[in-house]
Amino acid sequence: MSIVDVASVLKGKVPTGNQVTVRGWVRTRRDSKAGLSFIHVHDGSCFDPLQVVAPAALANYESEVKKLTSGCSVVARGTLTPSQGQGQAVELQAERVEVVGWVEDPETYPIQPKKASLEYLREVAHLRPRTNTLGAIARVRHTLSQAIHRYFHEHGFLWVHTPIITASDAEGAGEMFRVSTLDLTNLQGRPDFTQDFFGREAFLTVSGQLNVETYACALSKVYTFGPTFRAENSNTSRHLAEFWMVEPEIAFADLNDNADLAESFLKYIFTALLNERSDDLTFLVERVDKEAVARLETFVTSSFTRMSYTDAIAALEQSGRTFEFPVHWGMDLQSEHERWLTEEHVKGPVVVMHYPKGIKAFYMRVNDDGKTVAAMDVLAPGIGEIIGGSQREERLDRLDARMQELGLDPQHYWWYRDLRRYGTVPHAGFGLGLERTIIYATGMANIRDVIPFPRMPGHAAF
RNA sequence: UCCUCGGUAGCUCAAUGGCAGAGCAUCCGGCUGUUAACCGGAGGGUUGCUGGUUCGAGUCCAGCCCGAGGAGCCA
Repeated sequence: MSIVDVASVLKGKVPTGNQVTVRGWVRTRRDSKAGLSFIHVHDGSCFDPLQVVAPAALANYESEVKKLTSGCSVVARGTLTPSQGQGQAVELQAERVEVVGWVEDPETYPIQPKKASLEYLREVAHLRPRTNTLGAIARVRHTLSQAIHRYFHEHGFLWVHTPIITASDAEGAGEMFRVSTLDLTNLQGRPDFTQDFFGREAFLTVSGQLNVETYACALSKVYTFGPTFRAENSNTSRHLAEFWMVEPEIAFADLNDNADLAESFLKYIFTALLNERSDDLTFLVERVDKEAVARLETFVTSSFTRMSYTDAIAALEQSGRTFEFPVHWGMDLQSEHERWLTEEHVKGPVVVMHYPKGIKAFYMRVNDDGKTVAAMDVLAPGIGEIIGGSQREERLDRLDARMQELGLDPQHYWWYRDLRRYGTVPHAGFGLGLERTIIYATGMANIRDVIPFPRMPGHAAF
């Protein structure tokens, strides 16, 4: 009597005729007066549930089986047989159905087998993974995460665990959450951070990049993949205060190598998703976004469009469009501009490269023209920036000049500067937002529905 | 943070300033190797909160709370 998961059964890995036990949660129950009930049992191992056929002869049929409602947990034991009905190849002819946990008030059970809004489901985030949509998203998220690690591992990258807590006080990537053990409820005057846990101000990381550069400048090909925190007061369908970011960093590489890596990497993880999660993608195409699979298939078979920022500005100027924010060289691209580029001009993802240095971070390598830096953004239709990256400034004099221009204190970056003093090397990298990648792959509209427990301004319940 | 829209049964949604409703869910009954089954019946409401206008407010007004879309910031 082996315990099996639903995925193994439905994939045909378990021969019919076998005695098996499945464990999971009831989706629906339908009774037949012929003397049996059909119970759809779901265990999360795949999209589809397994149909358990419970005959009236079961000892607890009247007392328990006929009282099962959506959400009850059960252990069903029986014989796997070819299905006598339409709609599924195999089913479990139950010889025993044990109710492990009842739903205490079926009428108010928050997850009912019917259409519920995603907004409502956010209010019951502890139960929403039991739904088709959030279950599918969880499996997609897992598959993409595994593919990310697999890609890097297969390509000789080392996974570096950069710190979550950082004392770098001006990484320039956004507002930071403070980490402190000072007694905030009894503060007298200004806090004395020399008395704080780390003896100085400390924060949650907004990027592992600066740290991971140190390992790239020793181990050549590295990446980080972990949680990232931004205390921005941004309230949109594309922003979270806590999200997961992938940041590869490669030595002896320039911006083109970086863009090549981004393209190869994204194609790999999307191919893996298409190959490994077709059940969930089929559902998402039916219920969330008709274009999701076609978009992924196009993505993995076509080349990225690459254009310089200067050419992008020229295209926008010649578009004949009137934008709310007028287009001129030197400006940062606004959402409306990114939308036009990706959704109308290119009709797909586009890599915009070599931005004006005035709108980019201090560590990006200054180009020979003195006006632009070797930065790149991968823009995707409907989402905007999915990847932001650059070739790093490896020349100490240029780096110092940039920090001075931006009013940064080089002493705060002494270890970052050391990389340029000792065996400096051209290197590059980028950051990919995991949740934005999931949005692109699935067509989900709101980033809060592709992470289990979203954190955003005013919201950290669960 | 700014702009716009919204909040009615467990869920999804109706209701010209005039008796607060439907579908699904739940419970009861019927029917069927059923497929988010189907048919009949029943229960289920502080219309987000507070105040105001009115003979009368789910509906109009003000403030607040919550949600969504867009913008900014970014991944």
